[in-house]
Amino acid sequence: MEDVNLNQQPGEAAVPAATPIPRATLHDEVVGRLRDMIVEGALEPGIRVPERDLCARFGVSRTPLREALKVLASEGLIALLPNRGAQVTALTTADIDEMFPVMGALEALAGELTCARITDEEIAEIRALHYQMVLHYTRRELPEYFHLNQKIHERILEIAGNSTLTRMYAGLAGRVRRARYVANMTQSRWSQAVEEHETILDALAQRDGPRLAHILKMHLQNKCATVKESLEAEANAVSANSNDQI
Amino acid sequence: MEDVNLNQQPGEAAVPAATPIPRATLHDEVVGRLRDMIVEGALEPGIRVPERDLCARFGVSRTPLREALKVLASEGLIALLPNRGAQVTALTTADIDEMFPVMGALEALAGELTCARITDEEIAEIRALHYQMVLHYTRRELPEYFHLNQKIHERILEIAGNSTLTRMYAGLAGRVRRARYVANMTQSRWSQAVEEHETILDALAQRDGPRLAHILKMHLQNKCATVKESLEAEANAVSANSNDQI
DNA sequence: CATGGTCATTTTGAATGCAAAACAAGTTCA
DNA sequence: TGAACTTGTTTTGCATTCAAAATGACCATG
Repeated sequence: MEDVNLNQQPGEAAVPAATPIPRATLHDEVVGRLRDMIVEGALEPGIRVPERDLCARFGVSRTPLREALKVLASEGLIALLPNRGAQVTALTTADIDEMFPVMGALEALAGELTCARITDEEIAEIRALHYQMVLHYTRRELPEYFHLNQKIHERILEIAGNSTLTRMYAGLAGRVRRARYVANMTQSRWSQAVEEHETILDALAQRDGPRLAHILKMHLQNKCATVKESLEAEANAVSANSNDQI
Repeated sequence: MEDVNLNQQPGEAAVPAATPIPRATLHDEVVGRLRDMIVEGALEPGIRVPERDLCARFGVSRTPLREALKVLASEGLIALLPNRGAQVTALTTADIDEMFPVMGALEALAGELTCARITDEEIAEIRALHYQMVLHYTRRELPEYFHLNQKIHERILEIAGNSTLTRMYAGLAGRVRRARYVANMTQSRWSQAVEEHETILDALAQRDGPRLAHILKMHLQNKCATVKESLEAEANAVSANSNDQI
């Protein structure tokens, strides 16, 4: 595991503008990096990771690291067992069953708000994203498809213009992304998803808020089923001792 | 301001079971107490409160206090300005306009879920709470009314049986509570709220999920309007320099 | 009188140090 | 053999310490 010294300032100008600007404080930076590591699965759920190890990895002392752990715990990404350190929370199918309906309700609201505010230009923009996504679908390029898919949902949230809504949704989506990272879709699920996206675009273009809300809610329900199927398939394939967790 | 030493353990058994069990760790305890202080308005929004002061108040060192600040910041209750300390976030009418629709969407979902699961006994329980609340309404006992009102909403969330949903709702409700604390209702708003609660109870008893969802969404919209009215009235009454904040 | 600048003080951000709790390995005893 | 106890080590929770940034007072300059 490569060491990454956060308070590096040797090159200074050598840092390309592309790298996400190191946040003002160390603990903020650590929160971001740890969150990424967790989402990307670099840290196994349920396994104890001593603070010292993480400190060494990030090149910071325990103080900012511990602050970061507290924040991530309040977000639900990790669990803090008193006197026993932190561990990444395992995402069970029960958790998925809880989270997707909430995301569905949030996206439904976003759909309604967005229909009331969206401009013609924004509709055109989403249409472009949509057909780009469809292209990736016809080419069976799953990662690219996922990326565009996510971008469309993000854009709808964004246009809704409710930052509280966006923040809450992002919190859930971040946790779920870990599951969706490993998820594989069946062909029928995939084509179903694309069909639903057609109707999403249509409802958006017609600015039919209630219809879009309903479609999104259903769409999230289907996503939930897809993720769970894939999760269970994986669990069965891997072994019997794996306990529906990722 | 009275000092409250958190790591007290002189009496041990002397602590009555009524006091909320001191949490395992100091920082957890501090998070809880600070949150309460903020919600109850003991800390003015926008005013800088040095860490040392808070430490002295709680009788802890800066380490657990700072950890608590980070957590509350991630919840949105306070803002952390780098190198400039923390301050309670002011709740603007714009924030209220953002939060209530989200709470509405969450409660609507809770309503649907609850209708699908609620037992006869639980309906009876909520009915009891409801009529107790109505009693306080007829007696014009606002604080007691508020308490029962809140309890009914909490109970619906709880029966929905989705802990993620409950947690997200609680996060928003906590922030809004600060506003509702100071909010006064007009008579017409109050009677409207009670009427709406009648329909809530009715939809629950009939287990009509979609109807309950719709009612709750509307109910929250009206609550939003009520809070804003009261907030604006207050702002006008107090002075012109107050900037829609509490 | 206002504006800008220097320096002491305060306050924050992060590192280090210390005590208590958990852990692990060996040891005793049934 | 195996369960319970002991002891040394590790790890966590918190306090303290140190350095950098911000604040504020004072002074100089236009």
